Amino acid sequence: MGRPKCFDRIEVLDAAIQLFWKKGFADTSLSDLEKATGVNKSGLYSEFKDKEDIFFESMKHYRDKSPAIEILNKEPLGWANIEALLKASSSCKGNKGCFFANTVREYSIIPDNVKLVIEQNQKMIHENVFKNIKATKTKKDPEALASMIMTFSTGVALKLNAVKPEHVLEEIDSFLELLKS
Amino acid sequence: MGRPKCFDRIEVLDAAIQLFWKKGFADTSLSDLEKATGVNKSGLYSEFKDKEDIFFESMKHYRDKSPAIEILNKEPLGWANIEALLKASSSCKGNKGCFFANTVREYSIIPDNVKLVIEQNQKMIHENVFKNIKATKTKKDPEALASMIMTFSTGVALKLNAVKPEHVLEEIDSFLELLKS
DNA sequence: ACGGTTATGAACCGATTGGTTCAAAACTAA
DNA sequence: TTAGTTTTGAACCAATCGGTTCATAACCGT
Repeated sequence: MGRPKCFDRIEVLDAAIQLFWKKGFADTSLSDLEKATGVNKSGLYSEFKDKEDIFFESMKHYRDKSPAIEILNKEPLGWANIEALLKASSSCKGNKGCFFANTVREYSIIPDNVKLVIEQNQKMIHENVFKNIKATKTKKDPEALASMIMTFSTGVALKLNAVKPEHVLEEIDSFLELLKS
Repeated sequence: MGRPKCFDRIEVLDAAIQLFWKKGFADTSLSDLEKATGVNKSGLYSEFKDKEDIFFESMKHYRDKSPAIEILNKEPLGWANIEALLKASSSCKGNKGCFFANTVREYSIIPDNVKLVIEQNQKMIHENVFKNIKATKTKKDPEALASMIMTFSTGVALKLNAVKPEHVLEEIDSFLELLKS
């Protein structure tokens, strides 16, 4: 069966996510990837087609292990889930903001299949947010609220690149209060 | 007095802004800059120190010609100005979102002086938003509202990278309605 | 028209980019 | 032990990166 490979695909993707998250697609080099994953170029290129493919697979892996959908499906549906969602992104390991949100900045240079992953994920989260809002039986328009929450969440994610998480938490509270009022 | 230069600094900065805006700092090359500005490398390097300096000067120029402060100081102060601010960014020439907001994504790789320009500008806009909110005599906490508006505005700016402006306008209206209620 | 001055374009630089090649190493099944 | 298979690391590739050098072109005041 030949020589067994000495790296784990998932571990490589986890390391790649950290890098792309911090530096973006354009500023992450193959050499960076080698250092961060501990896998040589020939190893990476045996597992992935090219740099874009590593990026693409990283996005999918990030999406698959994202807790967002899980958070939003916790019973009972309602404001508590929305709050959990908004606060989850502001305390995500050592990372700043949200990988997807950060990547939107690079929309003009990232490959189409990556855009698709982001859009589909965004849409799915939106629908689940919507579900939770409807469950609150608020008098306001649930669709409008859901869109607003998505936009605010993006803003929070981006803000986290520059600002300490503590300050953002208060802001989330004020926002939720406004939504519920 | 020697040979006069055949390019205009301001025009060069305007062209550079477009480029950096669309592609970011890392993915904009000197060769891109040459093509977009029509100025040779030796011309660019006689006017600016290096690539970072071109980026830095572009940010300052963008800040100086931004209509945000003007919009927020129009009498009478109030919601109308906030609305104008939020809607201004979603109809900005051919560009997507806001140059500053997009650049925050690259926070981990951009030079410190550029970060400073962004932070100071953000702070200044925040203060002016605050002023306008206080003028509305709303019962809610003006400071909290101002922060929320800044975050929402960032979210809108980022969303514009991926989404058509029309859809965003409705969202701004819903958000303002919520703020005023 | 001329001498001094400045900007220009093109050639050039070493370093790094994403990507390939390939002989040798490391394993498995027989 | 050996034949066959697969991974590995290092050398290598052309292209591009940000940046420099410099002879020449283009202009000015006189």
